[in-house]
Amino acid sequence: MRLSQYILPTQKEDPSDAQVSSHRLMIRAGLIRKEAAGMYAYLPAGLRALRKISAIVKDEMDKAGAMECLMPELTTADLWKESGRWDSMGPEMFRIRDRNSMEYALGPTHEEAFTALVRSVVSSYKDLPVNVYQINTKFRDEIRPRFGVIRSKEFIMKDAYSFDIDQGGLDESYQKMAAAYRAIFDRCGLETIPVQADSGTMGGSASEEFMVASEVGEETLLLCEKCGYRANQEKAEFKRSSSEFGEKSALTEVNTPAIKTIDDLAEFFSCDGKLFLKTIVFVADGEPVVAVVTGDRDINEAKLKNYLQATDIEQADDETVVAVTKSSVGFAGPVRSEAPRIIFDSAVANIHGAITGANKTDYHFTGVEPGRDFVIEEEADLVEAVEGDLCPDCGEPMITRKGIEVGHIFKLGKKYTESMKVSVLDNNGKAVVPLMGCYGIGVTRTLAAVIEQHHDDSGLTWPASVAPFDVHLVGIGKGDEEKAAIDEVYNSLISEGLDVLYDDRKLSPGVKFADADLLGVPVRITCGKSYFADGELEIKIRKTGEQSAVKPDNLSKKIREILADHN
RNA sequence: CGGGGUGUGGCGCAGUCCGGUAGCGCACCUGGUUUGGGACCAGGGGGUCGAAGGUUCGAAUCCUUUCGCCCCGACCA
Repeated sequence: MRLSQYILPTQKEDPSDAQVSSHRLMIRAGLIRKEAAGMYAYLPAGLRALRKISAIVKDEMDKAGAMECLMPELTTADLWKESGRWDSMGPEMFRIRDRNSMEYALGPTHEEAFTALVRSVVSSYKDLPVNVYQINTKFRDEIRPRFGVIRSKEFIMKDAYSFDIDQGGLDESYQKMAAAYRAIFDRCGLETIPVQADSGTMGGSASEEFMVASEVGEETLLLCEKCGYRANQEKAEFKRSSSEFGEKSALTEVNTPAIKTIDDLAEFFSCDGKLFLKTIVFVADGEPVVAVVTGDRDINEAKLKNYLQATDIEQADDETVVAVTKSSVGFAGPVRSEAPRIIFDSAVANIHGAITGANKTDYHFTGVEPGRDFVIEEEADLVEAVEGDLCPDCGEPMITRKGIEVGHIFKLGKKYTESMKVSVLDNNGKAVVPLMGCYGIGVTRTLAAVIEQHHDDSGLTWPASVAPFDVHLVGIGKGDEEKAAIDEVYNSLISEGLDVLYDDRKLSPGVKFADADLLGVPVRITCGKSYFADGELEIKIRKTGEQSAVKPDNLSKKIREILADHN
């Protein structure tokens, strides 16, 4: 491509509304433009990089035996009603009506659509296993789109769905995808950390997330450097201490006017937050539930939700809190509680002389004793693991990292095949419900993640595998003759089958170099005075800054070597 | 949705408190001189200040309403 005829609107200054580096650089390098919050247009260079990623994804999926399809973006309400998700998906799903008032959703994910497709084409165990996928746009009415293309209302996802006759088959399909994902991210030049994850609203059993370590990651990961345990904070378990703490004493009611938060209470009683019993009211599937944890910990709602096997959980509003605790917000506690159901974190049983709300406005109890002052009927792991907590496998202290989730694989089991009545005949002629797995990669997000991992102060430093071009040819020539000579170099590179971006603009060299650095194509060839004097081209590796002189004869060979090295 | 911030040529910003009819840098156009790390000179085009309403002789500036966008929290690839 000749840059003089290409749309590559580079910007010298950072856009004011972009915070994270990938977003800033994608705008500055002219890869994307923002249309509205969470909606981006891909310009030619950005689309090239995106297509490179899609091609890698497709290649590895195909190699793993998956079959590419293309599903409609518009999905009928009936489809979602079959699985029950028309109601459970909530406002995240974009819903629209046609002129006849028929209801549709813009596909936020395609379990239902693919399940229905497979249902219509398989009838025997001989037809299984199948793994079908697409690379297509997803629509999600995100609560808060942010970080550019990392979290947007519309994004491109590769979603695959496997169907197997039995658990062994599902395990195999799942392992194939796990291996394919490792290969995909590796080829994209991404270092990912696979972690155990909560399976969330997708349902199902095993689940693994592929995270890209990044400061701007929205996920917190707990990692054990000793044994390799890795989990998303939502899922992360940790070795609970069985040692008891605090000192037994008599139950006493203390006036604590308007002192509600753990911090304020710790100051008021001048003691450790750990000695408090934090009591929070939730509403799970419409029913109020009270959770009690020690004051030094945060409740992990995902764990609570899983324990309750609830489909929806949220903190109760003030009215509900008042109704449940018979006091104003901030004075809830397990002692003499009238709450219908109380779940205790497993650390609560070890506490002595705890302090907790008295279910009476402006009063707390001290000297609270589990067993004596309240009964623990339901106990579970309810709290969030934090840095320094002990690894559940080996007991070493764990560390935390921030990560961007680029891929997620699940074993769904029969969740959809059962609700949508898929059945095939097994080798005994008996109808069985196939087991399903689902496997997603955020393609546009992967692009942003690649940039998060590959940039420096001057701009992008693409891995060759996803770079929009192989070579950035900077021409610095004066008269027509020199320009014609540079054109020749350009043509010869193209004839070698290389993707070349040729900067033929009438601009000063500094501008061209700065743009080349910003766009970050792996190899830069400068054709200027040394070429006209000695017939030598300058070749520079963007990532390392390494520079050398080459004769035109060896040029394409040299370029291919560099590209192979910088994947 | 709650909290915080912001909206002025394509981009980045000043002006707003103390109303007087819009400015700077970059980009763009023309001519000329330049050409290996964001050149220089001269000339030039482009905005009614997010939107609506109000106060006033007069509003980017004051008041009211409203919308967009960004950041922090609950959702997710």
